[in-house]
Formats: sequence, C-alpha cells, structure tokens
Amino acid sequence: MSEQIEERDYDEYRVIEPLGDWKRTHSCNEITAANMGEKVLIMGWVQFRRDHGGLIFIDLRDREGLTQVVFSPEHNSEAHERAHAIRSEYVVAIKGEVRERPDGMRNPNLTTGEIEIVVDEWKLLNTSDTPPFAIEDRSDASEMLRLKYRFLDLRRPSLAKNFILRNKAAQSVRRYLDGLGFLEVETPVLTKSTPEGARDFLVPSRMNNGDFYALPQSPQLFKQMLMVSGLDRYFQIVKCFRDEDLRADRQPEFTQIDIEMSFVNEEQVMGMAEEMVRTVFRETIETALPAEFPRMTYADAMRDYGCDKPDVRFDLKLQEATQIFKGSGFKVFASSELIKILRVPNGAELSRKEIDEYTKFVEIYGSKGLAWIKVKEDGEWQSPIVKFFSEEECAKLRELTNCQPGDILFFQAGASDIVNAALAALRIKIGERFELIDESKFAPLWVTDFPLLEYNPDEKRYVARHHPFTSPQEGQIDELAEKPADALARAYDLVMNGYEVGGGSIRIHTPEMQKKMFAALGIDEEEARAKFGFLMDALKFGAPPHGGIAFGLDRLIMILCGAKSIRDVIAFPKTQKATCLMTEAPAGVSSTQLRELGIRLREKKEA
RNA sequence: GGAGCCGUAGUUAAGUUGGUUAUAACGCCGGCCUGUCACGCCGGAGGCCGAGGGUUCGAGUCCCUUCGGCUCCGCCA
Repeated sequence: MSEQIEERDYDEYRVIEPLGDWKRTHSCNEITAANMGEKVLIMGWVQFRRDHGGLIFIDLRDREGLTQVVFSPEHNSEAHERAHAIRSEYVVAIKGEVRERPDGMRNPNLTTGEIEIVVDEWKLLNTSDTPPFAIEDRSDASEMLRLKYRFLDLRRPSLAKNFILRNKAAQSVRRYLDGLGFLEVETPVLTKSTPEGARDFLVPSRMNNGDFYALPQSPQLFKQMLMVSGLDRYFQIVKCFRDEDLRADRQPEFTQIDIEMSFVNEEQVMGMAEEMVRTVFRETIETALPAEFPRMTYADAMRDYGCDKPDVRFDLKLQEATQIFKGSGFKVFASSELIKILRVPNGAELSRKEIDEYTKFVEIYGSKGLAWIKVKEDGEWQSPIVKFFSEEECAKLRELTNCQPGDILFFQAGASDIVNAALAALRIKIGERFELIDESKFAPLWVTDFPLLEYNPDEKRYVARHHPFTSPQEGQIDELAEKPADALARAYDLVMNGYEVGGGSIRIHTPEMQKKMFAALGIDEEEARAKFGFLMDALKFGAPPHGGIAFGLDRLIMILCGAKSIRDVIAFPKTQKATCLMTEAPAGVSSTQLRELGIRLREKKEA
C-alpha cells in the first residue's frame, strides 16, 4: 500500500570549509536599502531555516542582529542544493548581493527588513548539534539549563544586548573619570583577610603553608593608601569577593566602580558621583536623571519607609502611632516598642484571602500578625481589632492617618526592627499589587547621616555600620565614647529604585581619630596594630583628608537594562549555592595540590 | 542555619481519588513545497516521571531521605 519513500542523507553536504581569505564586510544588522546592489560578505549563526524546496531562506544572526539570506536555484543551483543541509546554529559565511525584497515581503520588525542577500557563494564554517533550547528571546528554557549552556544563552539577543550596554556604561564611566583627572590603578587581588565585615574567600599559600591570602571584599584600604601616596584621585572597575549567601541582586564575585578623592568633603564626592551617574544614564539609555538628586537622612528614611533604601518611585509612607496607644487597654499595642501604620488608599478592595497572604508574608520578617482596618464607603470601620480601641484612640487614628472611605490601614506593632522590616516589605508588595510603581521611571535618592555604629548583640559590642575607617560627623567625638549609638557618620548611600547602588564616606585621616574609633569598636591597640598596622602607620605620615564612594556596577547595569536579576548582566554567574553550572566549579583538587599547600581534608574528596 | 515554590520526551508544560500502552505543544528526523520570516502540509522517532528507600496487589501520583534550581529570612562593615 504505502509507497517506498527514498530518504536522503545530507551529510555529504556537511563538510566544514576553512575560512581562507574571506573577510566580513558587514554585521548582520547594518545592511539596508542604501546598500542595494552591493556585493557583501556576512558571517554568523543560522537562526531559522525556511526550506520551500525551491527557495530556501535563512535568518543569519550575529551579536548585532539578523539578516535574511536567500538561496535561489536559478541564481546558483549548487549553492542552493547544498543549503538543504543547513540546520539551526550552523556557522556560515555568505557571499552575495543585496537585493530589495519584493513588495509585501518586507519585515518591519527587522532593521534589515527591507533587503535580503541573494547567495552567490557560501561556506559552511561549522556545524552544530541541535541546541538544548531555542536561541531566541521568547525561549522559556529554565535558568538551570541556560546557566549550564551559558555560551548558548549569551547568543540570545536580549542577553547579548545587556553586555553591549554594560560595555557602554563602563566606557562612559572611564571617560568621565579620566576627564576629571582620576587615575585607574590596579590593587592586589591576593591580599590580607580583614576580620570586620563580610566573610572572606581564602586562598592557601604554597610558599607559606598554613597562611592564607584573602580575596578583597573591596579595595578599601588600598585606595586609602593611594591617597596617602598623593595619587590624589583614584578609580578602578574592580572585582570584589564576599563569601556570603546569594540573592537575586547578590553574587559572591561582583564588580565595583571604586573611587577615592583627596582634599574633598562629602558634598564634592556626592556631586562628582551624581554627575557620573547622570552621564552614564545619558550616554547609555539616553535618559535624563534629575539635575539634582533628592536627599533624605537615614532617620527620615527609617521613619517614613522603614528601611534605608526606599523605592521612591511611589509615594506610600508609613506613619507612627506608638504614642496613641501608650497606656491603651489593648495590651498588645500598649506594650509595643513601635507601632506603625501603612495606609493604602482604595485598599479596602483587598479580599480576605489577599490580607491572609500578606499576613503570612510579614511573618517572614518576624511579624506575629497583621492588624488592619478597612474604611467602608459609609465611613464605618471594619476590623478585627477596633473593638479593643477606645473612642479617643479611634479619633486620634483618624486624625493621624486622614483615612478616607475605601482605604485600608495595616498595622505592625512590636520590636522596632521587625515593625520596620515588615512594613517596608509590605509597602513594596502593595506598590506592586496596586500598580503604583512606574517601571519606566528611575528614582535616584541620596541617603545621608547614617549612624556610625550599630550594636551587635551576638558579639556584645558596637560594630561599624559602614566600615571602621568612616569618619564621624563634626562634634560627634564625645558621642563616640559616651553614646555610641547616637554618633552619626560622614557616610552616604546612593539608592536607585529601592536598590543600594553606591555607598561611601569621608574617611578618618588622623591616627588620633582612628584610635578613638577602634576604641569605640572594642578593638584594643594591640589588635589594631596586628590587623591594621599599615593603616595606622600611613595615617602618621601626612594623610590628606579624603573620601570616596563605590558603586555596584552589576546592580547599576541591572537597573539600566530593566533586568530582574544581577545574573542577567554577569556573563558567567553562579547559582544560589555559589556553583557554576557550566564549569562545575567549585571542584575537588588532586592530593598533590593539597600536599603542596599543606592542607589535609577532614573527609577525602579528590578530583 | 531556616522558610516557601519547583523538578515528567531535546524543551516547556498537563497528568483527576493510587488503576490498562504516561498526554500536548514546540523542537528533532524524513517526504512534499519558489516568497517565507515562529513558513505550510504529511509521516515518524523520542520517557529509569531528578535519585534512593518505603507503604500497596499496583506509585508520576501517598510517606521518608537525598540531590539540584529559584525566591526570601538570617547573613551581606
């Protein structure tokens, strides 16, 4: 019954040819109607093949874009015949003529959509296995697979675009800083472990068994040394390493734009940094940021937003109601360290189910519950807690919040850090739920006047909030010794859309002040000498007043690209368990290597 | 250290209360096709249901353990 179909094998056409003296004339995104009739030579990867038996079309892709190529039996029958063997991701070189597409056949979605290349000659430069996922933007392969085949993932235009932008931004930064007389100086990657701050990545020493280098968390002390050296203005686009748990916006190795200046105060550093950010936004995505970035003190940020990096693209603010409930009959509130309210205009439309979800959500931050009041259209309050409030308390609440029919009030009461963390997170959640966040907007914000120190209950001592080299503000010397929690720092953070993208300070530049600082941190002279001896020495030899700032380049690029994760702007990022799915790092090493390093493993694990 | 979500053809997913031979789409292989552009039409191949153990006459489905991915808390000067 069924006819025998003669099947073909195209392998005879899959012969890889040398490049020879073929040379590209154009990228796959630059040939337009202006090139009509020209002979061109393009190379790239085959995005799609559309084989009509007669005509064969392929879309050729490179970093820049796509160009349609046509194999026509009339034009060159040998070239056409061989083209049947072309498959996705084959690497080809196309010599041909630029031809206008027939009427109605133009593709307005492509830069090159007016034209096509009719093939005179072509070379197969390499074949390809069928890729594990389609190399296109709409590909919905899992991130696990994409990370394993990162070299294929990076072929996707949306990802490639991020790295083109990243390069543009880095070059823009270099131009800007070079123009202001900054010197790009490289600092060591094999350095000394600094006990304060994040956990270090350690590198064992072969020549000094038992000793370890640490990879830098930042070049902080080196850049300060460069100021003592008189290099005056330094910058570096530099890898930094922190052995801490990962997040969507945190990788164990990341890139900082690290900057330090001599003979400046905080205004000058902030002014310089602000203009740098404006320049980058202008030169990369042609976006004008405000001529002056808004500023907010740390205290105000905590009061109004419950966090030190508020997303000010939308306007909801927290309100404090602790005083209203002092001595209240409602014991839970009366005994609370802090009571804060998030008023959501038109929030009464939230369902019971949604409120339950929010209740669960704030539990993540240690909250024990989420009290709420819905203001009904008739002004009546609907709430599980209002029955515990006195008339006076209700009146004060009305006055404080100015709540209107249709609103909902969310309450958090308890320890202040939990109240703030829970409501700050809920505020973002609500902003998303009610679409209050304009995703096309960029909202830079300086946060200033940070506390110098914060108490660490685990270590039972004060630790530096920024780092131990940050200068206290004028006239705060006594606070430093007597009321350490009240001392303010000459520190500033640049926040963008709720992300901390930069942070810096004016540094301590006299040995006396540095000693006071170490004393406040409970670091005695001997310990200070052992850990920071070279800094203490350097400050004695005419250190100029200096300060600086460091930007998280990855975060900045993430925001510029509108990416949801820092991984989308890092070429070879690590997974949440800090492994690389492509190289399978980290991995065991040979016993010989370990022996040389003088290291013995508790459990045997060798490569 | 902790919480939540997830893991089924190459890929993305569906799979009811535990019940014959585990679905679909895309991709892949082959045939036809001269204006497609996510081409179209026809045919075909493709599975240790992440891994291990248990309950059961019977497990993709229930239980335990474990590995991996993501989001978050802690942590990240």
